Amino acid sequence: MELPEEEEEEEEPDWLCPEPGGPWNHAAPGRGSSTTLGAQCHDKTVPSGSTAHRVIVHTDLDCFYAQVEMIHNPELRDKPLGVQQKYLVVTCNYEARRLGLQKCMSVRDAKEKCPELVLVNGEDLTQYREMSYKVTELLEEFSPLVERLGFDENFVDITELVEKRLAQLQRDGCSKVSVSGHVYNNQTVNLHDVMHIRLVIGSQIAAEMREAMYNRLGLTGCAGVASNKLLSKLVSGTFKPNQQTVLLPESCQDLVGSLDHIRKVPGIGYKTTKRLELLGLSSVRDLQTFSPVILEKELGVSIAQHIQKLSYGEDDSPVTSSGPPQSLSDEDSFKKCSSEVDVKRKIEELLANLLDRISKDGRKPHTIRLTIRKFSSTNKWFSRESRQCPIPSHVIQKFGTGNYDVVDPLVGILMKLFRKMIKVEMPFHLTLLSVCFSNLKALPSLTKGSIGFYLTRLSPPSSSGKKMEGVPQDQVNSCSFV
DNA sequence: TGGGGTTAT
DNA sequence: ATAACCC
Repeated sequence: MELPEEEEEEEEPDWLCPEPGGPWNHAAPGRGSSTTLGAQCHDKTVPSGSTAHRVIVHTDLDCFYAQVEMIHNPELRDKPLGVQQKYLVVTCNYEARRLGLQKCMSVRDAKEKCPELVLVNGEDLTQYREMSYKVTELLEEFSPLVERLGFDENFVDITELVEKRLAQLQRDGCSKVSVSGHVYNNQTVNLHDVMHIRLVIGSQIAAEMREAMYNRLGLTGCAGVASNKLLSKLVSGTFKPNQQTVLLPESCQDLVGSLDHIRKVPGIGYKTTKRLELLGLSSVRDLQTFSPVILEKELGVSIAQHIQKLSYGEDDSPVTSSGPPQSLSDEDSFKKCSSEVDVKRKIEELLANLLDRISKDGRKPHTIRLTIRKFSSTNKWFSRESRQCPIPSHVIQKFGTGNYDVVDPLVGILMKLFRKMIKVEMPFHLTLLSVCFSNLKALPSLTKGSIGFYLTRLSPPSSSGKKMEGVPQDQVNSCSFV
């Protein structure tokens, strides 16, 4: 395996702060830094904590599922490894990529390209999910503002941490500051530019994050540092396995211009790409220079303005802490499911897994949803239908307690939801079932304003192993200190 | 094209 | 409830 350290140590030796007292005081007079198109950081006095001059890190683990599998079974490390879900290889390690494999190849194509490919089944996401949350918890030690994107990516707003270190550097009378990792476009750092200095400090923090991820979790990955989420995400991919890159504002246009198609802009998905192509737009420049008025008429004001800003690299969306998940779901796809008993069996399986997860989560779901996918050869590509309903309160209360009071009523509810979508007396053919718990609420005792909330934070319920038999855990929590 | 997630309408 | 987006 590769070294934990960066493979490249190409920092230039000479970032010395010129003046003691620092050139980067807020009072710094008009620095002649060139204004770049679409720059976020205009030179106005800006209330602190506002959207201007933020420093954002985007982290992106290398082939995450494959890494987790290799940690659990080190024998796999030096072999080409793919993670399989149904007949798809959803990700693979770099050994396998060297032999030509890509993400989301069919098992057939993958085996053809690479007969020695070792495949592990990755349909059960449990270990990936657990490792994923360890990563975001680690990042939360740097700043509480961590936003998850899928299982393997995170945004971290480190603006305040950077400001602290900046202040410390100034107190220290200005030692040297050098960039960690790559600078996009090989752009030269301007020590008289405050934003440059902030981003350089951001690059050091990003390096510390990656170090911590490797030392404590054994995971390698990329990071990108920039002044907003869009840019940090785009720049993190510029040097691919296990490296990091910082974007300085002057190279922003080069970055978005380097995308070969509007589809590559995060936030412009399949559907809007198709609509934009009908307007004759395909490059990022096309979108930048297109008439805003016509675009608004075509896509609606909100989407039009949003994606046109994206095309300039502008993104004022905040990093919002993800916290615990908003929903828990479990799904399974298959070739065919066409009888009601079959549906019931699948639903029971999905539900059992979900109940296991929700009891570990500790919160209680107030809404349940069933989703299906019907087979159809002339499919409008991936259409799903769903029905949801509130969970009756007498069922909700039985949740933390040994699960099986709850499964029968829930299966009943789910089958009713199923019959709302499928006329069971007619033939049907499903290719997917999914059960989702949402509207998750904390235990009554831990809800803000309740007595247990305050008692609990004085002294959290010691989960020291033994549980009180027959006593619902939420009651244990609310009663144990009274 | 898996097995998840989120937000906006 | 669906439709869009993300991985």
